[in-house]
Amino acid sequence: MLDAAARLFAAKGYSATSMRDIAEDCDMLPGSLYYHFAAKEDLLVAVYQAGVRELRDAVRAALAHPGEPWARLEAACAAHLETVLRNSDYAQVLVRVLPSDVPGAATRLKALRSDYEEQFRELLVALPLPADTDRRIFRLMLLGALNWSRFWFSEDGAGAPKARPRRRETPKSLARKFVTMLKEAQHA
Amino acid sequence: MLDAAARLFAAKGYSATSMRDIAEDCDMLPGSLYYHFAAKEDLLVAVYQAGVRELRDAVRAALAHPGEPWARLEAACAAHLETVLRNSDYAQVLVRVLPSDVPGAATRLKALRSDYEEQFRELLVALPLPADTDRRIFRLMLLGALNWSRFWFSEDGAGAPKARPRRRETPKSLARKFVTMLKEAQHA
DNA sequence: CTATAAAGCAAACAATCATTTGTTTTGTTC
DNA sequence: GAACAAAACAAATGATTGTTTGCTTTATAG
Repeated sequence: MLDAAARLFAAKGYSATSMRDIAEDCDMLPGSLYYHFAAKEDLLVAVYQAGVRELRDAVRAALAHPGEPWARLEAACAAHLETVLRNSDYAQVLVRVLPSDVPGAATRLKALRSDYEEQFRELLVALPLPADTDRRIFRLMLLGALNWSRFWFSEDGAGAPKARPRRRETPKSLARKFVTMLKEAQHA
Repeated sequence: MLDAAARLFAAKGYSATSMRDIAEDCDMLPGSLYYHFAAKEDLLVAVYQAGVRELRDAVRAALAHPGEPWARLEAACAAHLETVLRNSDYAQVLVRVLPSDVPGAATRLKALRSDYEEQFRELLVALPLPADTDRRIFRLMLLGALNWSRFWFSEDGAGAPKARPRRRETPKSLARKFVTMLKEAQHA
């Protein structure tokens, strides 16, 4: 049931997804959902929570082994992308529906979000950046690039059939490119 | 009337904005809107079109004077951010509502979008990047960071009152930081 | 003043929305 | 197998959705 909600929220967004859609997707009647959740908003919060957990766990696992700061950052990005782009409808909801989409739950959603991003904040203080680098902007830039990738990334090259075949991009290769582009700034 | 639609689409998203909301915002009745637009989707397309035009013109103006490639890129980013973050509800719609939100108009919206991004594509070929740099990913990363900034950027520091006062960020200063973080990669 | 078209009003349409209520089924425990 | 709670059904609630229709106002020309 949470699975269905996550799938639909991720695919169509919050307000475009009706309780009927969700109910149909898990072979239930609309009213039955209200036994488990008091309101549509609460359903979303539950999905959000699961998404944060999946994302946090994935990144945490990627950071289990110590290593050079830049390599750790790249591993974290790879885990983030892997989860958002391939594995989890829940994580996609985090990217697709914004706190401001659901005024009634905005506060709760924002808290969950920033809870996750804390992990990146810690990752960045360990990074040997030039003294005048604004780490906050650095983080927001990277997370923006990561999150926005959801809107153009497509696993298989199943686009226009005539398009020149492009090197198949994976979450991992993408993370490497992203981090590389930012990394060498410190060698200047 | 387009103004009202743009404002509401930008603030609440596509499906959360009703034709009644728009009508009320411009002191008209819901039905009256249909004299000008056959459907809600067409209204959105019109707003999208205006958004692309504003954004394209702003960037084009910023690129009027020749200059060093990196400086030009920064100027383009500054113009983009200035438009999205400060000036235009229309441009905000481009960031806020995605083609996939409106299946019936997705194709048209995508075309408009990629029309705009063409400008950045040209800007990037002029950039003296290392030979092995993937310019497409570079572009997508930068645009992702730019677009996502809409979700955390706030002009005035009107957030939590107790928060440590942060240096007031402007679209221009933000563009400089973004580009700087990417620029020095080539000096490695 | 009159013809003509553009623009907006007034009122409804069926469909769909989130949600509520009372009842029935299902599964568990004694 | 009786008692009991969890879970789902069946059916309806009033509100809101995008859209249509016919009529009236407003502005533009001749």
